[in-house]
Amino acid sequence: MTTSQSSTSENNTIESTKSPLILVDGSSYLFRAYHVPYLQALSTADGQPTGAITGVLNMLGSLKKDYPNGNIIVIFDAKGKTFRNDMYPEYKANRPPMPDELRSQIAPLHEIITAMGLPLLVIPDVEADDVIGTLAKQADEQGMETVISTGDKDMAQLVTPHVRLINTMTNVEMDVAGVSEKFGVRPDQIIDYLALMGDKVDNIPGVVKCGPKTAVKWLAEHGTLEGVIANADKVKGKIGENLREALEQLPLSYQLATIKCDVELEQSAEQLAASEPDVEALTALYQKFELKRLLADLTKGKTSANNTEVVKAAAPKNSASEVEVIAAEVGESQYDIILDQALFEQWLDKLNSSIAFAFDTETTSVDYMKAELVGLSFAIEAGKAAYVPLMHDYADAPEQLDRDWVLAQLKPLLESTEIKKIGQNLKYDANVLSQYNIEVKGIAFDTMIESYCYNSVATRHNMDALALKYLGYSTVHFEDIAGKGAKQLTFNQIDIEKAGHYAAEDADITLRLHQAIFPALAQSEKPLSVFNDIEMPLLPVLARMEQGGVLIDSDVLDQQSHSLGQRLDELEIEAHNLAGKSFNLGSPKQLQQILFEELKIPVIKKTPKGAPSTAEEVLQELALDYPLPKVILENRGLSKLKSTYTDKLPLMVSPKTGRLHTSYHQAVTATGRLSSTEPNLQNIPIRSEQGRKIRQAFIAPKDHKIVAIDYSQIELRIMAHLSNDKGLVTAFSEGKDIHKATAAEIFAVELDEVTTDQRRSAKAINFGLIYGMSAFGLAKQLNIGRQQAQEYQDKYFQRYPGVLTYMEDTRQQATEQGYVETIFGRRLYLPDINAKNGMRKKAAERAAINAPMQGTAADIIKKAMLAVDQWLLEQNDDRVKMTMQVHDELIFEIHQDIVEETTQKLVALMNNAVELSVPLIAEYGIGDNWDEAH
DNA sequence: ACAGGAACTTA
DNA sequence: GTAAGTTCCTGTT
Repeated sequence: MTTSQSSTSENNTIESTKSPLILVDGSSYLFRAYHVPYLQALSTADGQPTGAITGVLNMLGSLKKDYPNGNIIVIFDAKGKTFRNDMYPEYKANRPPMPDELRSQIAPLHEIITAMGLPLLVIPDVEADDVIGTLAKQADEQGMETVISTGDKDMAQLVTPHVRLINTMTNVEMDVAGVSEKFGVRPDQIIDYLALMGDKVDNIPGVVKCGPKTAVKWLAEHGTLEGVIANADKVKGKIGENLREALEQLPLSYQLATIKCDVELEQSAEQLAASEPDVEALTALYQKFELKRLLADLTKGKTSANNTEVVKAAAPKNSASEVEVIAAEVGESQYDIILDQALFEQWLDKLNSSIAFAFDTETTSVDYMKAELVGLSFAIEAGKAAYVPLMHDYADAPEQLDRDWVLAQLKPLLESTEIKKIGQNLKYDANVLSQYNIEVKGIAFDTMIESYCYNSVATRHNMDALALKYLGYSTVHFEDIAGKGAKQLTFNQIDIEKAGHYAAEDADITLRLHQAIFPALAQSEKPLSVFNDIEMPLLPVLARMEQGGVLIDSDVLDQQSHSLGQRLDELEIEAHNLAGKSFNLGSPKQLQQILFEELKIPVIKKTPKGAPSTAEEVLQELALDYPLPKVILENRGLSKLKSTYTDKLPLMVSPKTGRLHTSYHQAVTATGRLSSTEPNLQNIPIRSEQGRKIRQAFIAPKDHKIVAIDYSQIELRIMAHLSNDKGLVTAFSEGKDIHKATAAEIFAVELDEVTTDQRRSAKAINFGLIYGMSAFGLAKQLNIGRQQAQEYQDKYFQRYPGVLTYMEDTRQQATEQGYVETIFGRRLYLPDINAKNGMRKKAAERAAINAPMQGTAADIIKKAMLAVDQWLLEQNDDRVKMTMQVHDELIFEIHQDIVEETTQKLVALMNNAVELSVPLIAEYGIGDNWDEAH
């Protein structure tokens, strides 16, 4: 995407006095523009995609604006093979074919560029890089200033004192010093650097395991590739072997990475001057491709495609033309730091008369229970934001507005349901403000969740990552202003000027992200409804659960820690005796040494890195024949319990509330599940006897009970619904024990003749099904032969043919459209589904099978939580509280006086959360603690 | 002080 | 065979 100069970016001097030669890497532009998410949806009424065209023209427009006197030449790759393929047939062999949506935009783009009067070069048998290199070299020899606009790092080899690169995305120029800074090598070493590393994408071989760090190190030592090759025998270790193995093909890699600078061109750079645009042809083309804004610019007499319109703060509408506007760049910005009442009131008026605004809180801690408010920032339109510092208290900090007065002024605004709030991870801000007695309402757009619903796996969803991906903008990082490590400052200690810029930028960028992501999300009906109807409404529900916390009995845990400690001491002594020496039981490395080298126990399995594994399953097997593994196993299990749970949980109780407050993360998992951290309440032990005891410390308050309600077999029920397999649907409809029913089918026995062992096998098969099983995996799980496992699997599909069809359909859908979806339309993209690497492809296929089930289950319990929360709000009875969610289970605290009827009501709400073609069954338990309730 | 791997916990 | 998070150790900053 184009970016005009941001007031925040540094050393970005643009030469406008001379007439530099501007070489545009059209193919790199095209590729980038095609992958900009919010451009992908653009098309004409009859379905011709135009997003890449729009993107490239925007970038060109921006370039023209930045270099008004520049002599622009646009270069594209020609179709077909190049001389590099002759040199090396596998060159770029891994590239997937160009998608039709992209291919169909090339010819129109060429036409438009030509009509604009820009020289366009498409030279067969070489790549655009080579043409650019040739022109740049010619210009350089004549001392002409040249700027190459590209996103391709390989071009760094072309940089000289007269030739600079400009990054298509960030608009940052890179000169000789810039290359050295960015890559750690000089421009004349770039080819050596690239050859050593190789290039996965282009299929250029390099030295195995040699990445940027190693390449830079070697080149710093030996100067050139030749130098490195000459000294290859001196390099030690595995990487030295890798280097020596690569010696023969390194010259080829070098050749492939070298941009050819002597392509025969018919015209020189000077001869390729721009001509006047052919307005008539341009008008026709813009009309044909429905490029409305460009058309409007044309009639207004503008010739460029500059995109400097200010985007309104209102929720963007869902239309193609609006989306085009949303492709706005991060441009000029103006940030206010509010220290006086008059300016504050001015902003307050504007906020009060807005229909939506972005805001962000700055605090002393990422832990919402400990955080103290330090300031607030706001943005109503892109580029204009304000920071209200409240509690900066470093020496000679300026006087700030009174916190309580400011919050009193803001309270009605923040609690208004009419004025919509935009934010990044608003649950955090809501939790913090709730400590100041402000209950934020009108929470409509959380950019983190927008990005997550749009594509859960394309990026992480923190603001820095989103700004980079969706705005091509690199934000000020917290560490840049606060430092890191032990010396990190808290926000109140940071200089107000610096803090103000950072904070205001946060609000500004959040607003711009919303303007970029939401329209893209709104292009697809179902993901939008997941956002609007599930995720955003859930946000305040989770906030309430987090703030409510859960009660634990620290004394019980302390006692358990003590007895676990004693047992661990015994085990340690026993282990040392068995080993004949003292060692650290927690160190897999020391354990390997003792087990496999000193005691000469046979190696069963290796870790991915090649070391002999001491994993649980291995020790389990060894424990049959040797005493030490058994001791280690018990030690490991118990020390995990002690360090993670019984020692740690009491320390995490909030002094303010006396309860444990987790964080639920709404934008982490690929499939739509929640995750929980600090502490993770979703992996509290249950399977082992010892582990269960930890649940006894999760207690109800006085006169209350713990009620746990969980969905029974929810994923298999979803499978029944999705596949509509007759046998599976019938089994559930008749309320059968599903594992038993499966066993009866597979082993061809009557239902009441199924043995425990058969049921166990059937259960493993059912689980395998949910996980996209292979016969191999099943064999391992059941400890049977592969053949046998394959027979079970065949039998299963024979008995439940609908399931087989469903799985085949899902794989196909994933392959064709690149994503799978839940019943409610939550999408999971599978970038590896067409991977060349068979392992990755297979893994993606399993994920594709599993995601609709796991994801639908997540959707269902989220809907149940919404229904429960709404009912709780209606009851307005503080004797009932929803405290935890563990994927298919909700946990409540309920006063003993109303526990029975309330539980029945909650079970009903969960059962009726959604309508499936099989019954949805929630089962409950009631007790004084979580163990009893489960 | 931090990053990565191995191991262990859950649904 | 799916999806997560935490702790400890180890080797590198």
